[in-house]
Amino acid sequence: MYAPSEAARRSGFSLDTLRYYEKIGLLGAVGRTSAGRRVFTDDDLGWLVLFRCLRDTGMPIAEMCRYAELAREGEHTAGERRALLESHAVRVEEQMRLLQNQYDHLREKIRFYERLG
Amino acid sequence: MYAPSEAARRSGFSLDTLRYYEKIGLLGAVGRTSAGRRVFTDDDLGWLVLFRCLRDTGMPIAEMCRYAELAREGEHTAGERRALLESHAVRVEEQMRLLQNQYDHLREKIRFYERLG
DNA sequence: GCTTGACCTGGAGCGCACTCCAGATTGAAA
DNA sequence: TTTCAATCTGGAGTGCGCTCCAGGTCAAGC
Repeated sequence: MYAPSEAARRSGFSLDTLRYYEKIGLLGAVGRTSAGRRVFTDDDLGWLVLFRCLRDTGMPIAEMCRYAELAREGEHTAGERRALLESHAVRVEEQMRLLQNQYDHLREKIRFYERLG
Repeated sequence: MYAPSEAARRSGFSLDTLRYYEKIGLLGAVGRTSAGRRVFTDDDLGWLVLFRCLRDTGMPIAEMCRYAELAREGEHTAGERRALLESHAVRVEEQMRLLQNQYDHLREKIRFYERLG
């Protein structure tokens, strides 16, 4: 059980982002205290860690929503979820190759300045 | 000498983006035909290739503008330009590490689905 | 009892990087 | 000569992913 600030700290998302993710239905209904304050479970945290991973690798929010929705639909969507992650992973691989390539060009450019003096 | 569409094709930027880059002063004044159509030189193309590299590695446009401005100021800004690229390269390295890490997590998650059947 | 700080809601606003549009012009092909 | 694709300008609009705000509630420490 984590207070909002703790969930934010552990997930790396801001409080506003956590509220936003709940509002758009990315995070399922988060528990509340009797006073209406959010209480995040370990399960919620698990989702947040996954979202952190997917966001950091460039998945759009709409696609994360799709994934979360599938998961809520039950076990029978496991194949589809796996396919979704798999095709994302392929895109990430391309992204890594591009990044490495352009990084190399950047280093080349820097060497040009180094040779200048 | 390249027509706009050719410059777009070679740089990977859209026509609108090329116009936009000129408008905000990222690209210095691009030449025109007597009828007012843009003519891109090899030098322009060189800049576009650099911008492609910097954008692909996540540099914000404002920073590219800064770099371009320095270059226009002359030789004496070479040190500052180099420092700018160098600190960008460091950020890119961090970005690559993060991406690799999260990619590994993603692969782990996919393996979970694979074990499921 | 009072203050303080964390949290609540609904909704508006923002920064970035384009992207699209209207209305006009041009130049090469049929 | 007509037509049509490429291009021009200025300016408005878009999509994404948050981020901020006002006005209010609540719990704990002094």
